[in-house]
Amino acid sequence: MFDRGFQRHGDEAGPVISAELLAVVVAMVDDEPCVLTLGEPQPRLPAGPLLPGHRSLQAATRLWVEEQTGRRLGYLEQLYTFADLDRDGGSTRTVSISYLGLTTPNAETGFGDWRRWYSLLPWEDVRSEPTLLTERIEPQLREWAGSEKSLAGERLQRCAVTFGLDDHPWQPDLVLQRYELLYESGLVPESPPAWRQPDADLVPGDPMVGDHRRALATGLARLRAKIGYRPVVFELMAPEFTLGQLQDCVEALAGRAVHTQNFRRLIEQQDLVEDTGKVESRTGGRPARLYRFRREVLQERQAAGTKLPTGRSR
Amino acid sequence: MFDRGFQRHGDEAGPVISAELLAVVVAMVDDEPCVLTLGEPQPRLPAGPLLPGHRSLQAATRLWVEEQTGRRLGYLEQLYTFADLDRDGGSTRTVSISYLGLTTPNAETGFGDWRRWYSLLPWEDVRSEPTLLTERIEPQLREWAGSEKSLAGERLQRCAVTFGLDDHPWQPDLVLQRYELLYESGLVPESPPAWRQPDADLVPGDPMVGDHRRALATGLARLRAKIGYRPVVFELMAPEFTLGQLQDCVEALAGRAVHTQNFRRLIEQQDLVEDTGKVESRTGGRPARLYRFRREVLQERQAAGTKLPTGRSR
DNA sequence: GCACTTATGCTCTGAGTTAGCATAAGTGCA
DNA sequence: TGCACTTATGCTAACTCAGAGCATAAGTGC
Repeated sequence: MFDRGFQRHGDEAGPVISAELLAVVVAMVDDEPCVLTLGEPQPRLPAGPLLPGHRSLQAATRLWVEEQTGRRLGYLEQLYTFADLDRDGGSTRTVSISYLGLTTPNAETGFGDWRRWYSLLPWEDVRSEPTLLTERIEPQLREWAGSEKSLAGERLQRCAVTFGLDDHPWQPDLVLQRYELLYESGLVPESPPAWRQPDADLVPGDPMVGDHRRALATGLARLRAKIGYRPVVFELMAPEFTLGQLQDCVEALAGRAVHTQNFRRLIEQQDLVEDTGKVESRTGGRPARLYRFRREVLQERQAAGTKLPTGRSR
Repeated sequence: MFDRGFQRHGDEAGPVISAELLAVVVAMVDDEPCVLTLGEPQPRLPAGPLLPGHRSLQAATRLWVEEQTGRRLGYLEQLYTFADLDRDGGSTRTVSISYLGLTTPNAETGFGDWRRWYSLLPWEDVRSEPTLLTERIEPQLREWAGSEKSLAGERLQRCAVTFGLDDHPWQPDLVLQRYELLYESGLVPESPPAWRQPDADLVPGDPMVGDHRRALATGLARLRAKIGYRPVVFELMAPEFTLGQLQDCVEALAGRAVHTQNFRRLIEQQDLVEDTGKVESRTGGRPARLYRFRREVLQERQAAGTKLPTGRSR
């Protein structure tokens, strides 16, 4: 046991620590979910230290994102707070407080790059045949699981549950668990070299600075879970949209297809949207009605928001 | 706008800040949900600064709770991170990272007080007729809402949604929103004096140090939400229990009654528990079977855990 | 005019919930 | 001993909702 110093509550002035705000900012660009990143070749998330003048953690996050990318955020929610020991060897320690922000990309003024989620976490996209999963990841996970006899059963079950192997269903919101499993099994570049399998064929997907890809996974997980019970998708949509566009957005976020007719029914019966009377005819087929999000629902119900179907066929 | 100093990511050594861990530790004592508190007369939650030697935020929280209360925690999950400007006027700033812990109170060795949730947040208990709500809180909220003509509609709707007035349903997990509404309307002792209504009759419930009651509300909200989709109730139960005890626990947590037969069916059909073969006959009625939580389910399914009924009649 | 695409309406079916009815098996007391 | 009362447990009718499929509408491109 290390020395805890036997400090008690009261002497709140602890040792020197710095707090960093980290933003996972999401928008749909060309019908693909993207994250706002900075830097080449290793992308990183917008981030900055908490300064004495900042009014609140949330305000600080907004300011840093604005300063670094020129974009003003709308929706913003706290994700998670990390404090990794390994980050800096020195005596100061960094606590990272991560946030999830949702916007529309239309502001042409900003800088920073919109990177596609699925170029960063490719295995999360199962809208088409997930050959990446079945052909490259699954065999390697099984090998990793079996490589340690005493843990094999446990590991195998964990892989099966998180990646939907064998008879387990694919669960879209286990994004973080999947990333961590890949990390632990040495299949991503961020994994500690010691954990790497001897003949490992690293899983594709661009790594990010530090543990930013983990923060991204946390954000994606939260977003996928949340679209199921709160009307947050609309934060990513233009003011007016067709139900087809909305469905495309949900499918892109969830990384999975949904049954069109059921999707429409669910959206309509919940009074989440209202008809604008206009139609959009550039659809390539029958023109679609244009709808608008009924912002009032945010006040009307604190919960029981957007229920979204989980089925898979179109 | 204040001076942001135009620091960019990279110079991570921000200004002096201290990080504090705050623990909301819950256990069932005499069939009532309780929180572990310290100090008299104003109770506070166990807390302590993050020190350089701490391995992780979670480990630090465990250590502080152990040191201050002599109790070892089992289940522990992060709740939320706050940074209130008003806390200390000086140049250092405190970031509070709160955790929710679940235990059983059996260890007689510890110190600290188990305080009943509902002595701290009495309006949250609607198992019996909620006269506190209907007779004292509701009228005052309506008055507050009406006191500002231009905001009356909005405020009234907010009150109705969060407290289940008019035709809105009571939503057990809006604990935090209810506390914040009471805070903003000047009905709790913690409210800024300026917000207090001229003839306010403060709502009963023991206040705590600083914003600890807010952290408690956050914990209760999380717990209420989580028992609905993850098997966390069992962390609060003795190793063996009857379904009646389990139901009592759930009802006490949710602050609301559930339909007994449906509850039993739900628990059983999900394979969450296994029969021990023993019976408990001190029930005052027909003896009940003793069950044990099947810990394996924690591995078997990452989600789709304990579904609990939401109905209200017994 | 025809093939193709997307939009939209409607229905069948099965699963899961809510709410009761009914019975079992103890305890406490007249 | 028997009755009132309590808690435990089994079972089912009514209802709600999600999943899946059938069918039609109304555009575009050739």
